[in-house]
Amino acid sequence: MYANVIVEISAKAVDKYFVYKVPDKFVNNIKVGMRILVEFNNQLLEGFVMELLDEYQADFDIKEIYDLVDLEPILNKEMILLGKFINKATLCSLITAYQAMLPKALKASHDTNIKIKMARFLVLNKSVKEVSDYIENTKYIKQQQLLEKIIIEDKVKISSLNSTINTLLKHGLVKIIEEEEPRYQVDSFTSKKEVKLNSQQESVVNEIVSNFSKNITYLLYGVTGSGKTEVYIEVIKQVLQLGKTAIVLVPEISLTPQIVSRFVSQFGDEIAILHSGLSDAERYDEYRKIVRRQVKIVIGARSAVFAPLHNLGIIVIDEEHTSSYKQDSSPRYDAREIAKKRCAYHNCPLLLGSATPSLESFARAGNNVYKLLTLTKRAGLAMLPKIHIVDMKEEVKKHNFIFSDLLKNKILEKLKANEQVILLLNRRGYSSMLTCQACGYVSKCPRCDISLTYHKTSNSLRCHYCGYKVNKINVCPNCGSRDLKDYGLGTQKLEEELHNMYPSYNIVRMDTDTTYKKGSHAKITKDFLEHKYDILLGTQMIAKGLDFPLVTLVGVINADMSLNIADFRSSERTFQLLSQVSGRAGRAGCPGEVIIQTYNEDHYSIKYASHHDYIGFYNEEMKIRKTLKYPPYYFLVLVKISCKDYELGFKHAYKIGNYLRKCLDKDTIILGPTMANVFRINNIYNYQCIIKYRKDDNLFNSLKSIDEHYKKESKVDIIIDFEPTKL
DNA sequence: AGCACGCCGACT
DNA sequence: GTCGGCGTGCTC
Repeated sequence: MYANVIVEISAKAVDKYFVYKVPDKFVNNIKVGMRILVEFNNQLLEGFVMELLDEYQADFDIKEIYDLVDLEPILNKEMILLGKFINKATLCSLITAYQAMLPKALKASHDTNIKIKMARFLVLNKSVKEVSDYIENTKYIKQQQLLEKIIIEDKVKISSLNSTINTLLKHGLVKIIEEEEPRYQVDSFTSKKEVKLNSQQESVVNEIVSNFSKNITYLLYGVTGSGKTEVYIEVIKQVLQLGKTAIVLVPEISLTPQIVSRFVSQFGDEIAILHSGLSDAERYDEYRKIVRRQVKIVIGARSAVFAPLHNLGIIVIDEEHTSSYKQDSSPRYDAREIAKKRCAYHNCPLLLGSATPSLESFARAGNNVYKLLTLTKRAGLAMLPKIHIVDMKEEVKKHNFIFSDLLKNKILEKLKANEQVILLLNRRGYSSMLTCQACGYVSKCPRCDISLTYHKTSNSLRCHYCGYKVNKINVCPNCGSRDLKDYGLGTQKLEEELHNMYPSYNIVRMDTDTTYKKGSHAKITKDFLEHKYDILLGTQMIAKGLDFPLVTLVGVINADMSLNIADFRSSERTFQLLSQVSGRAGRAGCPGEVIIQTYNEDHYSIKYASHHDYIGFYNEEMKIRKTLKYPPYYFLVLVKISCKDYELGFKHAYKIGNYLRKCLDKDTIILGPTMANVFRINNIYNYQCIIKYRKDDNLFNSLKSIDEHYKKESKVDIIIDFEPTKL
């Protein structure tokens, strides 16, 4: 018997099957999807068994499989198929596809060793009657207590032996068993509350439930606060009643205890949770709950879409428009597309939900590719917040650079009323660089074409692309001036400013600097919820999925930052962000207010966001996308060419551009090659071609042959990204 | 990826 | 003379 094997190395050159002989001792146990250990080019490596063959003729020496790593396959049939699909659809190597589907502990990798945590438990070794008799007759209280505890709880965890336990063991009354113990416990601090659905929610639920055995993709468009989560919960309840299982995807950032606990309080320990805050070992434990079929629901970020649940009944993707559902490193898959594939496999519905659907999805709903479901009523008595737009051009004339008069006054008003305030600093595409006031010198990364970012906490200048770091300079290397300023507005600076303005109030900051430690995001959220702070100040991460009942004012300091990025999605992102923060104000009875400070008060994405008008925004943005030939009217492919050598990269970029022009249809648009946005990163030069197409039968094969060709070309690297999130 | 093989510089 | 630098090629 022989086996086709892929090895753990994710290099283009070894992205193929290698044949190994299966020694007789393994013939009965080896299965497709198992990890095995093989000798490969003088190394011991792990790999996956992809196929088993009875015979194989070779003109080279075939080595034997060294050992089996697993007792059971860790890739099931569906996963094997899914991996092949990802490999084909994203042009990644097969091994990369499979590794992406597994937790670290189960990836084929010879140097990870994450063990299952075992704990020892005492259980009864004799009948309850016999043990009860013993309890009656013994005079030792400790023994009585322990035995009673075991009778009630079935098993009692022990850490070490003591005389009490030893005596009971000697009498044969109890025995020790070893059992797997999960390392991660979700605290379900909220109690299960019965949700009463309004008529809209009910009809949405009914629509989905009556089509449980059809592979339909739904788009649930529901304004903020209209109760999408209740719909998810109700639908999943019904899925479980049919004996089926469910996956819920949420953006990583909103995987906070608040959201999770809503599900936990409803479904208890039938849930596994997969988020980035877990250690590899904890994640492995959660994963094993799924494999052992101990849980029926999986909640997690992007990669949870691969959770190997059996008999899947639905996949829910919350905040469907979130760009992080697309992975921006290999394999460049989109969780929404994977979900579609899995739902088709299981013949079940896919439910996409958002208050601000991506244009792609809403357009598909308009073409009846997706089925549109709508929620228009805000649940409870919550009112839509009143939105003020402040023209900062006018404020600057009054020397208000950060806070407008209106914002200052409103903050004070709310603080005095003992209410809470959220301030959002829109930092997308923003960097605070060090600039010389005398000569205009800007500190640049020596390895990349980008300016260095000033980090106050470490008093250093850092490059976000290659990681280069130097201590802050105090003298301009160009002209010797000491007048260096860090331009722009950082959250730290804003925090200082706020402390000066409102010294008697508590202010907390939430950004990547204050939340890099595990659990700190959750802690800040919790503290703010408990009103330990009056003002929460932060970046986009505060905008998602949090309910703070006491917040009555949301201020957006610089709404236009994200408009200034050269990306065709920047208007869409700005609209989504503003809509989302607006939803944070005034949810539970108290009417909220939102102040948006901007230099582009006439911009349509700000205008429509302030009127809570998604449809208006959608129609306007669609017109632009149509004229400029962008999605959803056209599909996109980004081909990146990178090379250490400037000239060689240039040559190959042109070669690729010409090849594409030669192979692709007349109607397909090929832009470039051009220099990438950041041309030089870590001393590597980056070129790119952008392909826009509607339908092109030659596209896929042409890209595939480019990919194949450059597997052999070691000096030039190419990346092919279908539907890139940023250009 | 990472190991072997190979071909050139500066050292006990 | 040889130790070691890293460029190239191959891996069942």
